[in-house]
Amino acid sequence: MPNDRSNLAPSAEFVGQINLGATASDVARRAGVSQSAVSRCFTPGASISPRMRVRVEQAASALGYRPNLLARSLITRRSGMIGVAVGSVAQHLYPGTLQALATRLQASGYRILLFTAPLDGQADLALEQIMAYQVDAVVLAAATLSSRLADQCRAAGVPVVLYNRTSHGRAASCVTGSNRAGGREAAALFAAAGHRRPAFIAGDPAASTSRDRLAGFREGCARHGLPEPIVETGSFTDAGAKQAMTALLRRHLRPDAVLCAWDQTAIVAMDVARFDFGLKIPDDISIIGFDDAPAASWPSYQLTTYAQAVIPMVDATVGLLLEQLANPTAPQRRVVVRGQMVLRQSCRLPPTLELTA
Amino acid sequence: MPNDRSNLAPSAEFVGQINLGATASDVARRAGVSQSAVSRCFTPGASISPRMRVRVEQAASALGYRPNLLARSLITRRSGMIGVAVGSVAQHLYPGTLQALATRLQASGYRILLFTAPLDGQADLALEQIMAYQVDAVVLAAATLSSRLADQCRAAGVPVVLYNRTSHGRAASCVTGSNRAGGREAAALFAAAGHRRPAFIAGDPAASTSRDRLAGFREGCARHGLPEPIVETGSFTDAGAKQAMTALLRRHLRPDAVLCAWDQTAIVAMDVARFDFGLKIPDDISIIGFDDAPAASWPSYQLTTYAQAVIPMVDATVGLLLEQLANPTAPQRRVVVRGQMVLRQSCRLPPTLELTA
DNA sequence: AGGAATTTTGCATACGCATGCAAAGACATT
DNA sequence: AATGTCTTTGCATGCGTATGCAAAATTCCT
Repeated sequence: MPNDRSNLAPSAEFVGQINLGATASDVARRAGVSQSAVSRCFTPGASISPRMRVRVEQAASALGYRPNLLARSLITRRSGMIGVAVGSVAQHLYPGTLQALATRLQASGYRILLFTAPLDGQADLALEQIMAYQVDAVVLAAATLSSRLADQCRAAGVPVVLYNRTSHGRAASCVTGSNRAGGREAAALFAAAGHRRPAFIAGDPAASTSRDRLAGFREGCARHGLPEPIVETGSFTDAGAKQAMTALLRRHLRPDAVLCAWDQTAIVAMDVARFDFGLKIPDDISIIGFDDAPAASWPSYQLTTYAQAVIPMVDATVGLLLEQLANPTAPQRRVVVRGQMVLRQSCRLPPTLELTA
Repeated sequence: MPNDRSNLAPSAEFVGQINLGATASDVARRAGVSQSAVSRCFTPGASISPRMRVRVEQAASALGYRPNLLARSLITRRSGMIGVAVGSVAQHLYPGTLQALATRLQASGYRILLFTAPLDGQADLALEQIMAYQVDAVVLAAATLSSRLADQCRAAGVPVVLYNRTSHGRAASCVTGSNRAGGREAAALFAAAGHRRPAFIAGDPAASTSRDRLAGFREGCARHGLPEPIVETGSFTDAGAKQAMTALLRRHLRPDAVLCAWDQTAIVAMDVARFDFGLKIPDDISIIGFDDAPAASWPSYQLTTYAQAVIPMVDATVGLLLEQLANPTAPQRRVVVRGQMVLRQSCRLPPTLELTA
């Protein structure tokens, strides 16, 4: 309801009370200079004499003036805002990712306009909003968002970087962890430790991250002489993970080595194995996770997991972003940030620690 | 470097490639109507005939037109953006809070402009940015941000709501959990279970949340005949929590009931007690946390904790926000959302379960 | 049908700022 | 002192939109 301004405008006492928004002209009038001078004073690199500068700055601070960045954007055609779309399942965005992203983008003079993909799948609506706000670029960090969105953005000339996911086929810059390699290394570790019956608990099958991890695991199993892994699909929820692990352990030929697509799933799996089935980890069964979530290192879990290098991933994302912002014709690139297996207690250790993925 | 536009403007092929931004005038020209008509077509409640509407909409969708919300904000004086400031320690913002906030604000037609308080304490810079972007309101969700910021915002006529924290003395709307009551209930539970030596592990002493919880705990201890609790200050970090718990357990007269200011601290405390000191929980020592973080319900912890009603808190925050946006003269209000003790296994249960806080 | 009441449309302007252009000033060089 | 070079300033305009006002078109009523 933008029309309610008509209620506000006539009431003079309002204008007094809400003294929000001294304009550049106000400052100019007070300093006895032109509005352009005020603008130049706040535009880095503009031509302005030191004397003029102090004069304007005095008037400005007296009035509490601050340039209206929205109006500035209209001219410069740069809003300084980066749209960041995250999925509705925020718990799978590693804690601190958003924080790190915000910190680095702020350091580069950008702000984050946050969008969450609605649960009803009407993610396109969110994108419309993104574009309407003239964001300078977009980070798609939602595993379940259709990659069609990325195409739309790029078609509109807005740089896009996919974070922790790939788009099938389409050329769009993306940053991922070494998911395939992680899957392979897990298989190698299982094989070296003498396990014979591998299993995998997937997340959302639509998430490229989960798919890639499984693909790598399959490759690794084949390469190291393990049978094809049994695959259960635990959804993103704890309940789904519990159900999947329970199903695995109820099998006639129970798996002895379970790779989970995410640490959260692995943690649920550990608890199911220990508390529901009375198994000893890693004596009776080995479990490996992905991501090195904070809880993975807690004494109660000591989860062996393939760590994502979150900070380097964020750095790479910001790097790609800045590159494309500086040069819109820069090529789309796919960056894979190498992760690393963190050996703890949830996976049996091989006699010799020579792992080759 | 806004001047690089000069490099772009002359190159015609660019304009073709980046066909970003069909304007209302473009649509108007194509549809053979005035720009005002296009505007009215996209302004809810504006006077426009059905025939004109379809005509404009056809041209608009053909051109991929979408109103420039920044330009609109210039006129309406409403940006539709809510500044949300979070602290540098994101892990203490309960997971999902930001998500819930974003979802609800989006549903009300608002977007979140995210600000993180820099670690160097230069939070004022962040606020400058907030204001410069003409946000319609601000949510301060950072425990460590000075409440002076809130005053500044309000002085500029921007509604502010403090989330999960209070400002000492100053009149600013805020939403908190029932921290004092939680502290009191924890004391009552400890007393009823027959504990005699209470202790408290605080977080940042500057955080009102931690202070209030301790105050309530002290009240409760006094009321139920317990001695003054021993207080250790674990910082926000796991290492600090570990150190604090270790110090407590090394005491000559070891406490038998520990209340932690946050679940994360409680979880560290549990692990220290179990793994470093070989104590049995709750036989040797009872531990209670605050917030009901996801990990509190994991089988490995089963942490008894005073749950924050996060969703109601977010709802209250959005409610206050919308109220103040609709009526800038609305009074500042302090909302306390009642929490609830969740009884699990980390605290000994009293013989009879009649708890009165 | 014709005039009044109502709705719809276009024109013009303003929101707050950045920037090209030309005028004015500062300064050095001959 | 006169000329040229460089810097600083003001003027005017435009970014893309919403909206008051008046003209035009439509509807309604008798």
